[in-house]
Amino acid sequence: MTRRILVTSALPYANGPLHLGHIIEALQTDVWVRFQKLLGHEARYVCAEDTHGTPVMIKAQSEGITPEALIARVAAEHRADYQGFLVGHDWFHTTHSPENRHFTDLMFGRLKAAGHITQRSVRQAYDEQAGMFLPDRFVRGTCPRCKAPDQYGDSCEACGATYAPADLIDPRSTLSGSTPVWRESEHLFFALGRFEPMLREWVASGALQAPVRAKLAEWFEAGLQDWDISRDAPYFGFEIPGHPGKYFYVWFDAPIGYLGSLKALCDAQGLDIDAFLKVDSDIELHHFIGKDISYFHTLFWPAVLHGSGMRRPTAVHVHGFLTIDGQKMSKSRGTFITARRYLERLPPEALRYYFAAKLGPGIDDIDLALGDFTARVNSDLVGKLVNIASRCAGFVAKGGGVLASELPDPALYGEFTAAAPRIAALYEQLDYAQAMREIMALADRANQYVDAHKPWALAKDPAKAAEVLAVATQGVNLFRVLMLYLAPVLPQMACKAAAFLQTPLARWNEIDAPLLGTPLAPYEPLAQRLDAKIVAELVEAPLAPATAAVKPVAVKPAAAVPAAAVPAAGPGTITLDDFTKLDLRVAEVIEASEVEGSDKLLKLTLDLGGTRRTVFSGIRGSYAAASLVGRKVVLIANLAPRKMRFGVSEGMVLCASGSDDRVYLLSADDGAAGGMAIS
RNA sequence: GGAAAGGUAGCUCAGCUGGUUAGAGCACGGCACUCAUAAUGCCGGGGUCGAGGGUUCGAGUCCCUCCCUUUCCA
Repeated sequence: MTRRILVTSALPYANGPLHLGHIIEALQTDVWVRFQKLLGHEARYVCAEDTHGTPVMIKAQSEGITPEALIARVAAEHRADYQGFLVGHDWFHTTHSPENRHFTDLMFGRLKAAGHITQRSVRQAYDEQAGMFLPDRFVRGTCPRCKAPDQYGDSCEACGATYAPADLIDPRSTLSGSTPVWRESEHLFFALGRFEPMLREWVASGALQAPVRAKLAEWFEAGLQDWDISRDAPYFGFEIPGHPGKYFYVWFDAPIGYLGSLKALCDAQGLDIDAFLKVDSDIELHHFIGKDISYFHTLFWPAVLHGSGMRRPTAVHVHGFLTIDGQKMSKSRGTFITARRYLERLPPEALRYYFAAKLGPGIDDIDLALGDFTARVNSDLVGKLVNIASRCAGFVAKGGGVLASELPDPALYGEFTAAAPRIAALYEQLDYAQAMREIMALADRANQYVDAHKPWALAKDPAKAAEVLAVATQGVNLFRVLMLYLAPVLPQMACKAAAFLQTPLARWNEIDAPLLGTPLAPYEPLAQRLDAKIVAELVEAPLAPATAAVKPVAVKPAAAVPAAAVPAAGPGTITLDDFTKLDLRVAEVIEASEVEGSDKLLKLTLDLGGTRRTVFSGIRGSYAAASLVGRKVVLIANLAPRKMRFGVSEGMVLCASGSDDRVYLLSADDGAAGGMAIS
């Protein structure tokens, strides 16, 4: 029976670039959708740009452009990144669209008509200078409990306390720096509590993973509160019909954006959207999300759908967060890898495979361990999988380029195809990690087969040419099965493999019959090995010691030796290897300026023979900015970039220093040019 | 503060409802092979399964306490 399935992943927000955390979700979703399509099901994957809200409005203001211009630009970047990772959205829309407005108004109207919308006054922080109400995150101040300074208005990162912005000691607006005042304003609320029985029944229907159900139980226990769905002007979003000056809260119209995107898809393809949305729809609706937005997707969203007379989600699949080498990925910690940064350096399928190899059905966090990533991809994809085709192709070519007319070991082939239901079940239940393990175990078996039959030895005897071709044919067929199993994860490689095999890899049951007596195209490498050095470049800036956050960059050369190698007592002896870890370069100073707010730092723009670097250097006490332009200084070019209050410093300029307060810049002699290596 | 998940070989992880000498991949050592992108195959070293109690004929697997990590809290 053909299933009809609508799938979504969370909408990326239009105020910043995609990072690998977005990508892991998109990949989990994309693999599932591709798998469903491979089975022959009618699956559609829609997503959209999440465009509304204060952060977008503020960011656009700060860039001096309209919100529309901002979201158009960011959406284009997001699309390019998704495409770069081979994420096959059937439709990618935007929440700032007529379709989304249609559904937002429609659903609000129905909720209101059914009496699910209430109205009451709310006291909220107001920035008189900026002329607007402030979201909690835009108010900062001292934590009322632990007295930690500079905390967000909703919770304290230091002690974990949660509170209201009004509880903060010495609150300040992050927009203007002024002290907010407290003003009353009428807000609209969605009466979530009324839906508790419906939600309990929905949760019991098996739409959620066990840990998520447990979380829901906790929320039910705490009691469901009304949800504030309105915001005051100025706000970038949809004005609420019948409530001038009030706008829908971004989180109200964001999930509705799924439907807006679906509508655009249906309009384009002539589909009947009601078939998807009617209460008794037999089309499945699957949402893929991160655990941070569970509340919106497991409570508000089903309730809003139900209250609007629409169907509820079939399932909400929650995944964990991504960590990098065990560390939380975040800008402030410097372990932030953007999708773009990855794509500029490495092939998308390497990460697709690695994430698949680590994604299970649970909500545990997924670690991208860079060393493991390199080893795993090189070993599994190149050493095992691709190797099978690579080592057999030559024998087929020499034997005439056409596969043998029968398999020498049909039982082994049968063993491979017999794994199909098991692997399908694993894909279906999102246990990609187990699926990858099973597939790689089969790849081992295929290599063992080739090894046991030694076609290279047989080939020495011209009389055994048929035997050689038979073994190679077996190997190619085993490879074909594996490649089909991996097609949801590695669509590009599957495509190249199909070209090699001269037959499509488009249907799950295509492998029922082996490929016999047909020609092969010349073999071309299907995947390249990863270079550990390039992989290491993914990490932008390792965590600097917290106490050094606002200290100027150190200028003592000795401190530049890799920290781990230096005991507190002193540098000690290092090996040549240690030294060669340093990438020292001649760099020409192009611009130099004083850093406002710092009495020690100069901001230097350096030329390295075509590429530019920005470095903050603590030499203001010894050098005037203007005197530096044109000098050729010595730069540690591979020092991890470091975030400072004033920007990111991408290296360190070497200086000598003694007992006086001065530092003395090192320079290269005349004739040296920016970018030259120093050794 | 409340809650959840996790702590298993150097690294990344499997180990279902408790049951023979705890597994895989990578890394490491040895051997073989040379068709293949220094790829492959075979053999091997390596773990008191976070700590301490308890239940049981028997616990990595159940219970309690503690330690550590991570996450969630509209």
